[in-house]
Amino acid sequence: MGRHSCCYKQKLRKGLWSPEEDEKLLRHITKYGHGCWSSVPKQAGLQRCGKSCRLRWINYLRPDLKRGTFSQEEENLIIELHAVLGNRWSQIAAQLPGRTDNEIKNLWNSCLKKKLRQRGIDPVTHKPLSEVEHGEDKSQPRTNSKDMASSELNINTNNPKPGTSPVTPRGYQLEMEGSPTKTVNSSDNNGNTTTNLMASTTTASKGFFLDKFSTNSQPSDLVGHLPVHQLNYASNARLSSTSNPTPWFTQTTQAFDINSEFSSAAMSSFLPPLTASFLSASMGYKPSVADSPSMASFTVNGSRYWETGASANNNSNSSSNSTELQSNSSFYDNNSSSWGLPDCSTPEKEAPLHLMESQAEDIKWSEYLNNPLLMAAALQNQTPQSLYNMDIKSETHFLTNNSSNSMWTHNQQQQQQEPLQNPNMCAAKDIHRLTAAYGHV
DNA sequence: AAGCAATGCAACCGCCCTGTG
DNA sequence: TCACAGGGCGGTTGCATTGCT
Repeated sequence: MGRHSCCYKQKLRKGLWSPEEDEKLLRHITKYGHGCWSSVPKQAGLQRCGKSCRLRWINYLRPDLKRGTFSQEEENLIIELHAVLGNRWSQIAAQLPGRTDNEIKNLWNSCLKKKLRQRGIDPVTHKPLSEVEHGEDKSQPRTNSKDMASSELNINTNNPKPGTSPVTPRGYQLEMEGSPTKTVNSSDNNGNTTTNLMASTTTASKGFFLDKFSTNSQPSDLVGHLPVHQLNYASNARLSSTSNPTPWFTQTTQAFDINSEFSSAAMSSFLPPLTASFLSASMGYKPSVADSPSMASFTVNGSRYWETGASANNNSNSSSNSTELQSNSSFYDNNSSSWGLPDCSTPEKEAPLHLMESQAEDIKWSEYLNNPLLMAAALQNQTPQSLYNMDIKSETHFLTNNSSNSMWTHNQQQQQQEPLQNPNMCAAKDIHRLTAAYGHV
């Protein structure tokens, strides 16, 4: 346990990646996929450990990354998800397509925590600071990430009776197979009523909840209050790779460019149900009158949150369909699971051509400047100016203008079988699915 | 302009989980 | 069943940049 064997090897480079290294890694993964990461450095000619390559790919080189600052909607979503999930950054990142857990983690630590404190909200408990300062929350130090996550999940700390389960997030009522449950309503100091899950054992319910919240459970697992599937419409790679292995290029869903399709416009079109209003409806948030008439607010355990814009009420596409919900879930699970080969022994397998095409768009513009090879590749498709624009303009651009280059198709065969539809339509379709799914709540 | 502090972010570290032999 | 290796995650670190004095 602990450090990987590769990390003990000497002569491995550490620190910042050079453009040359980036290019090597990019070329290799584009051509062969990553396969097993430990073999990537060797095959790619890099003096790095596999973990370092993986990290570099996931956090920087991966083509479906969204660049730029976080939108207000994204920030709100992160705050809301953090209230539910705690520091489980990967799961939070799964709800923000194109964003990495590292990015979100950094944003949280550097920015969002301060913002919450400025609003008088404790970023750890998401309760009012005054309540936390005078309350008992300080007596529960967080020891590690697991405990942290679980303590975060224990949203309503006013009822932490020994032997009872952690409170379900936002008072969800869960039903556990083989573990009788009942719900207990309780009120916090602000009169907000939450529904607590009473389970036979603490550990069982905790584990149960964590599992339910992080895996692809069937709709019937939940008694209609916790839209796990919806929260997990993007994948948790770890879970996907284990509980639902995703073969390389075997996804059956349509191509979907996260970077472009989950643009700010797209986000605003389908995320609202997941933000305050969505959570309010499905997760027990209690809307309250905002101090500012231009802002919608919601209350979590007495903490008031604000969201900007009028995005909260646009959930008109509520043609519910539970089967759509399932397919939707698997769609996202599959979609972002892996860009590599499952088997590192077959590096000869060629990656789809459009991987090469699209990769150029997602590389930082500065890298083009620094890298003649990338520049040359990019120029085959786009002018530098257009590339630059794509990087800095509102990503809504992709929704309307980009029909080929931004596609990162996982399933080439699928494309051939299902000819492609306009990828924008694919995105619209899936966004519609999501909207419908949320509307179902 | 120089020095310092604050901030942001990329990368590393250490641990846990899972699959495999 | 156990040990091991690899993948993944969250926490932390360190460097580069930015802002202020």
